[in-house]
Amino acid sequence: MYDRRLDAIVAAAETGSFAKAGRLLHISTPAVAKQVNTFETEYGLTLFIRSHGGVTPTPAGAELVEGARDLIRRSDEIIRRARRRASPDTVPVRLGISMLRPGRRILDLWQHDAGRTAGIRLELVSLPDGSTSITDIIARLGGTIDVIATAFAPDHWTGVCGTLALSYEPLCLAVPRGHALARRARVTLDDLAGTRIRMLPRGNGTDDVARDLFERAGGIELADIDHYDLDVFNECARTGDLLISKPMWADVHPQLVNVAVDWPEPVGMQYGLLYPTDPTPTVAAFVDRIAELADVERNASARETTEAGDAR
Amino acid sequence: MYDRRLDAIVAAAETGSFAKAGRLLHISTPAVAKQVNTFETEYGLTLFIRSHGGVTPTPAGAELVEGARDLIRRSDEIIRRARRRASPDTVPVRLGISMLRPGRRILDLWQHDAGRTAGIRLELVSLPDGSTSITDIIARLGGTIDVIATAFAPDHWTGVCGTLALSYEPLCLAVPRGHALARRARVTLDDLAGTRIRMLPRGNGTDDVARDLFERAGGIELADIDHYDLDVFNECARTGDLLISKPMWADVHPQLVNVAVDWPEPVGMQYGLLYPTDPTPTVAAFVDRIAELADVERNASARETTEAGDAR
DNA sequence: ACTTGTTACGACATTCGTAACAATC
DNA sequence: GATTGTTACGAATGTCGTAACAAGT
Repeated sequence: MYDRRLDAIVAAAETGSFAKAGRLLHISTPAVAKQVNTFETEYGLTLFIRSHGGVTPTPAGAELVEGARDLIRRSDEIIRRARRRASPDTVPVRLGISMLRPGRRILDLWQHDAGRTAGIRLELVSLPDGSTSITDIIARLGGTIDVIATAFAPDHWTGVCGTLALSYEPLCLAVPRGHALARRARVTLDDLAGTRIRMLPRGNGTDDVARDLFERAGGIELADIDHYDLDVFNECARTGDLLISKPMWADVHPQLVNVAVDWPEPVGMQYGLLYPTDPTPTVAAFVDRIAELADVERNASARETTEAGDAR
Repeated sequence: MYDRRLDAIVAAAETGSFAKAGRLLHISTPAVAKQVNTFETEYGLTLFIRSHGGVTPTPAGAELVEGARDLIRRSDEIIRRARRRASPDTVPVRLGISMLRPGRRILDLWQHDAGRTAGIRLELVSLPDGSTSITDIIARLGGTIDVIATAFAPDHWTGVCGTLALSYEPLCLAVPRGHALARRARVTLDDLAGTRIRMLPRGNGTDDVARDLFERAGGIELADIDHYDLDVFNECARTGDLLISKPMWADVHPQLVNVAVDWPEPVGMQYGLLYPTDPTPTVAAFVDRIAELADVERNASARETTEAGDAR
């Protein structure tokens, strides 16, 4: 709905640097500079004062950034309103998925429904991996993407977006096949002495608990990663480092095998859906239906186990 | 500042047809359809119901068009505000010119000033010929273009934008060189019997007076053109038709020569500047300076004629 | 030494227009 | 028959990323 260059301009103003803005938007520095330059010449404005230490907005730039923020908010709001008015059976629910945010579990549930939930059409939208942008995507939920299939820390998104937990994902370790621990079914914290483990820095959810336990255990070298990414998996396969992982990432990289960890206390995340706080009726219906289907499946498997117990 | 496709969407909603919208925006029909289609799939919306008789907005489409109009207004406003805040010597005044809206007169004046008006930098922006879009451009004056050099009917723009008249342009006729009247210095209405004259339909300014006189004279065939355009000049050169013209268009087409008309009453337009009703200080200063320079020149030429009279 | 902004250049994607087609008024 | 929307395809345009550079912190 709005000029894409505004994203670059706002990011540059917020970070005070074209390079940092580029990293934020996952584009190169020259791309950011070009976008700002073309915008400036097109409207005859000078938005930033450049120096080799970074960029600072001019008065005009600051004014425009303020307006741009408002414009971006309004753009998303307009789409949401239009979407809400559309007849429900013509509007698809767009589920954002990626290698690291797989929708398989949800798609399985939905397929079991076999179209019994009439009038909801599901569309898959590919999501960029690299968690720096996930916050942006969630902030604009309802624009290009309606719901996201992902693992999440339950309390991390309260107030930001709605969450629907479908299954529990205990944290485990992705171990390169060559590693000694790769053949183990499960490991204790003591087994990990002398290894190098890559994980997110503090403040990104439930990984902090794991970090505490690692640090207390001693003998473990921790290496920060700024976000989960396929490159992180590649790096671990190359260097032999271990990586904090989840069961749903078991088949992401053929060179890495998941090994369970005997945590002294439960350490894990939820897998499920993230959806807007004010969802479209259609989206709300979809989320509700998924919740129902998950319940049905849970009950079925529970009944199965009790029946098995009776038979024994 | 906003997604260009919104122009196509709004135009389609207003005209009820992709084809008409294309003509309005001076792009082809498939281009309009593509823009709307990509927008629809990108946001998962159906904005228009297509039929071979035209297109009608869906409820969602109507809602979005309403929001889009607001967004477009705001975009222009944001640019204007940012421009106003910029330090005056960094912001150029962008003068819109084209073959049919030449800036020569203004540029001459400005050059005579020889940079004595400090801190105003003049930039030339090419303007599309074809007057259907001129209204849009004027509506967005202050966005990409600050001032326009053009001929205009004085009362036609009151309330829409500011006007500065620099010279009077009596209407004349552009006659193909092969035509019998081409060798005449001036013609009367009676001379025009049997000719075909192209002109704008009613409601486009002072041409209506000329039309009245032609119709009253009789024996003159009138052919409507929907806007002035280089193609119109080419057409007249090809078909031998006459064309209502102005002295400033004398050299537009080598095949057409301007011949003055003995109008029973004055028929003409003003040449000068169109500028926003709420101009930037820089733009206001520019317009004022141009007015001053024109006055100086007028006085100089007046003094010259009186001196010549004294000498006699 | 590291980071920043700029330029040049090649690869890629997008967008446009023309033409030909099908369906409707 | 005139107008409308759609599709296909070639061309022009725009955008991005890599690399190499220059300059400041």
